[in-house]
Amino acid sequence: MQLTPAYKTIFKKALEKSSLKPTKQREHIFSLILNKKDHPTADEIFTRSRETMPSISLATVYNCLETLVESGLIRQVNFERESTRYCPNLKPHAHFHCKETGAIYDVDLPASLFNSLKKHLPKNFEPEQIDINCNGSIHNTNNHS
Amino acid sequence: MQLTPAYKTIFKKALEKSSLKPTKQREHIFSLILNKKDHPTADEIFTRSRETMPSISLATVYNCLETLVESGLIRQVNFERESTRYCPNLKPHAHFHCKETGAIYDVDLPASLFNSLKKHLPKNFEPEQIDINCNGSIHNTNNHS
DNA sequence: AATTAATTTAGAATTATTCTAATTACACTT
DNA sequence: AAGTGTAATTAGAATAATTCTAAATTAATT
Repeated sequence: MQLTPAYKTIFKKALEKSSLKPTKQREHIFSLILNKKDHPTADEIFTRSRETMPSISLATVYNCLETLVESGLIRQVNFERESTRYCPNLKPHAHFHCKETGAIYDVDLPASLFNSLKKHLPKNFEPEQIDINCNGSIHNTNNHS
Repeated sequence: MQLTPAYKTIFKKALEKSSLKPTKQREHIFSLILNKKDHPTADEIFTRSRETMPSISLATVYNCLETLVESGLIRQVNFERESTRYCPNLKPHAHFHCKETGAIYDVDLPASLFNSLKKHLPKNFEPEQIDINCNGSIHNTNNHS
């Protein structure tokens, strides 16, 4: 639950750009999301945080997640009206939600796909964020029974 | 608030395929969504429904919306954790959410874009539904002041 | 050390949605 | 036409994720 020096710099710079402070709690939550890339919910992050920072509150977790999203360090992922999940992957990618297990997978996509998408928007539409979310199931191709 | 004969047939067929009944309430809500394509929330649909069907309940609105989605007659649209909105446009398209006004716009996209997206998924991923949601603002290009 | 502003905290409040149990509507049989 | 069974509707309670509020803590600055 420690940030590498490289990430620590990224973390501080991103927060300071918006004149926010790199607090213990914010760093703790950021490192937790970075180190276990499984798209946790706020509540899961709360539970995990308390293992090493027992005094943290749920409101703080929500507050920290909001500031991390605002600073561009993590992204929110929403499927239907399920709890919001958080994702440290900042590369262009889509999310695939398995309706059987509920797991969420990152699917890297070429930037060109996002660019061609943008070309279809009316010229006065300025997208700030583009989310591509797939819902479906995952076959087991290993099974030759 | 009446379905055209063509839509009435589509409506009945879609429900009967899942052995669901084409009830007054379901038809009323479907026609309401079809005739005013502005991505209303369940609560907005509830308010509008009561103008011509004062006895309808909010629970029924939620139930009907669920069956209409299940039958493939309408789609759900979710932005962040805002209320779910409903969309009668079944063509391949994206949604653009204006963060200033909150309005949602349909943006038609070529099927080829969805196909190329599918090609990037691992071969054992079977998407059932693909949502493309953009968040941003809309410039006023008319303004030469 | 005192002052200030930002952050964290606990718990209450909110809100969209779902659940529950009772009632109603409708198709099918007698 | 009355009775039966199943699905749909209804009102209101319950749920759950998130936000809000106000007090306490922290950190930086004078």
